[in-house]
Amino acid sequence: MATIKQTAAPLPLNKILAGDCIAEMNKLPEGSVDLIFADPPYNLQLKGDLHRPDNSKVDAVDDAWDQFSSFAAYDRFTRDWLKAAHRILKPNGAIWVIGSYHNIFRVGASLQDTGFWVLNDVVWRKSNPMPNFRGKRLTNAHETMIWAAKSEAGKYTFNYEALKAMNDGVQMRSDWLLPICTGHERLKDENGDKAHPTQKPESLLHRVLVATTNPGDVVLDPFFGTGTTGAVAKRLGRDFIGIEREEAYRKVATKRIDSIRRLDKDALEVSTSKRAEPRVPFGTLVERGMLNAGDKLYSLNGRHSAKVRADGTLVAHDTKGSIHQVGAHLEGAPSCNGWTYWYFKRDGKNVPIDLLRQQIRAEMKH
Amino acid sequence: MATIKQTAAPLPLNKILAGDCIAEMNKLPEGSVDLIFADPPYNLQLKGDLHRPDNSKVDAVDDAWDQFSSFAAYDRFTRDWLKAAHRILKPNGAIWVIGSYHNIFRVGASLQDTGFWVLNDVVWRKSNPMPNFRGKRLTNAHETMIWAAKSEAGKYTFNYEALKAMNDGVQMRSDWLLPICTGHERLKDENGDKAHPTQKPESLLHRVLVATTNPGDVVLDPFFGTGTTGAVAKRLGRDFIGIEREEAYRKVATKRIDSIRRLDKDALEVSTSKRAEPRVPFGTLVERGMLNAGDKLYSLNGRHSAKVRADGTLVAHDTKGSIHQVGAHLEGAPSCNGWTYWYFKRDGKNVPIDLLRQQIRAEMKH
DNA sequence: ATGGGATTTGAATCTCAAC
DNA sequence: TGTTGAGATTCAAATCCCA
Repeated sequence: MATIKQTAAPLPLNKILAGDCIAEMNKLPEGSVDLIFADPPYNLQLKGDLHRPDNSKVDAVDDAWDQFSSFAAYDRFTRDWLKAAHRILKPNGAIWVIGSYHNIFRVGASLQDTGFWVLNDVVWRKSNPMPNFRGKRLTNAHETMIWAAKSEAGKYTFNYEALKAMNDGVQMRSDWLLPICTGHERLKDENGDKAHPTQKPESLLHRVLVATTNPGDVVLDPFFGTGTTGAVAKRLGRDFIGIEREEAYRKVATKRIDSIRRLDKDALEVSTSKRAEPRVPFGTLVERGMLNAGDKLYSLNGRHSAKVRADGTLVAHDTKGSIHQVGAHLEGAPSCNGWTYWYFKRDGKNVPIDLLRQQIRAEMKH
Repeated sequence: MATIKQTAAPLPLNKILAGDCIAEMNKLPEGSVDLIFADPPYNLQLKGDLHRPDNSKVDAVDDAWDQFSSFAAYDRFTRDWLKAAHRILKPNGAIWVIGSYHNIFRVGASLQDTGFWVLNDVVWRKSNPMPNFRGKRLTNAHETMIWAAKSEAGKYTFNYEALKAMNDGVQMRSDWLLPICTGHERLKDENGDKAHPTQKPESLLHRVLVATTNPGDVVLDPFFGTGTTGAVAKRLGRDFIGIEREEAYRKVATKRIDSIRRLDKDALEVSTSKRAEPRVPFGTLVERGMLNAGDKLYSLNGRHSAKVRADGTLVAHDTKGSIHQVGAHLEGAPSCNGWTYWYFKRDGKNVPIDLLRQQIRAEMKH
């Protein structure tokens, strides 16, 4: 076991450390980091080339850093970096690790063996995954993230209300639907090729950091790559520490993060407070007479209708409750944003009830 | 290691075996089962329902300080039953295991260590999960299933077209949205309480069995519970073997399965891929005079043409060979499906040569 | 500028029977 | 056991191209 150097130096905040993540983490003081986000190598075991049905070749992940000789070798690597990560976390700190079926079971078991306490596994559902071209398996349409506290006793950070607000007022679930990283967000090298084979979308890190850190927290990423964690941390007013072995990735990440603007304090408060916009109860519309008890509302798809009641709830033929609850029930869906689901008739036309909410919000700004 | 009894007795099909799953699996002949579906216990507190293969009881460990040895005991249990499961699977057999973040990482790692080859991890997204009442974590809205072949070389069953058909014509993804088991489907005991704490919905097993078995296959469930696997297997014309220790569960399952009706043969037929269709050599079309030597074929994109030769090969201006080879050469592609690439003229219109193959296949069915 | 159609691309353990 | 060759196989989104 390597000796761990303890330094009295201040944390290297908002810097990218060059080197092996285990060695670099071991240089940092014990209990100094609030959150770790880690996107370790997945240990893919690809055999030959893969072509699409149109005969184009898939640009596979064939980088040396993703190669391990065996599961045992991968497990050793995993346990070593997790142990180093565990040491530098504050007692109330937490970790996120992302992976696929190739590695996530080994990572999860090692996490538990290292003493981490799993809080949730979160499924990143890709809205636009790569299909299965040969029709031999299911489309690999998700990746798994594990969220774990440093220990069972850790009082981890969880901004429940912020996430609920981000989710139209209902509890955030463990499955998150987000697109993969493409377009302008996807960093390119000087040849116009992708700068990194597995760049994660900023939206994913945004949700992770809003959920489990506060402004001013220190977020460390031991597999920094092109710096998505650093970019989002900076924008959200968190401090970051990146560790990356490859100079090419460090270079791209540095340039990327330099161009990010830190959100000002107001914006940060808004993004983490209950709602970006002031909450308007549906009942307010009834109180104000914009809608009246007994009025009929119609669903977006025209298949359902409901009647407004005096207390701001709805009643349909076999159910009653909030605009969201009734919509969800009628659609057989887990949740429903009633504001965009329900319409009322005005001059024979369908008008979304959200229009009335917008009128109220506009008034509130005066 | 316990000695494995080999019996010449026929498989105990469509029966529920009473006893420990490891002991019972060890009584079955090697390589005799097509699919295993397993919903193992995951109470890491080991409150008395974990047993070693020799039926000795694993010491209950619930002290927080001994959490690691508890994981170790669970790993032993997992490896033992997975090893027994591996032995009884046919070479082309496969396994499904379902779990949550409490146990699925350990199960997944043990699967890989046992020699199983992971094909997909599948997320069961619950449309109606239990909310997180205390607002301290994300709503635990999914469970994870791992689908794995007996070995990397195994030619596992996957009814790609059937699943695609079930999914409105686009290939099935790795995230499945299904409601939890409630209502009439949820079995009750004589007191009206739920008969089993974790009864799985039949819809989940339906999709699993349609996807990865064929009618007549043998499906084994080592943690049978109230027999969802058996009920769906029977309805879908598969044979099942259940193993269950608890008499109360066996009783409920027996009654349940007795009341299930097997679907008739027509209802069991699913869409199949072209791969399953009989092979028709291109030369057959020439032999039969559907095309003649000297006829001209035109490419899909209209850029190329070739002449049919008497032996069922094609010749273009600088190449000759099979319909596939010539197509690939002309397109500069690594491969080409000649059946969909080449067209011939009939009454001035372009007709794909695949139409002729379909005629021959239709005749072959008579 | 705008819109419609063609092209490109993404963490992938991606064929199989016959010889 | 390995090699050969027939032939089966893709979805959502961003971008590019051209009218």
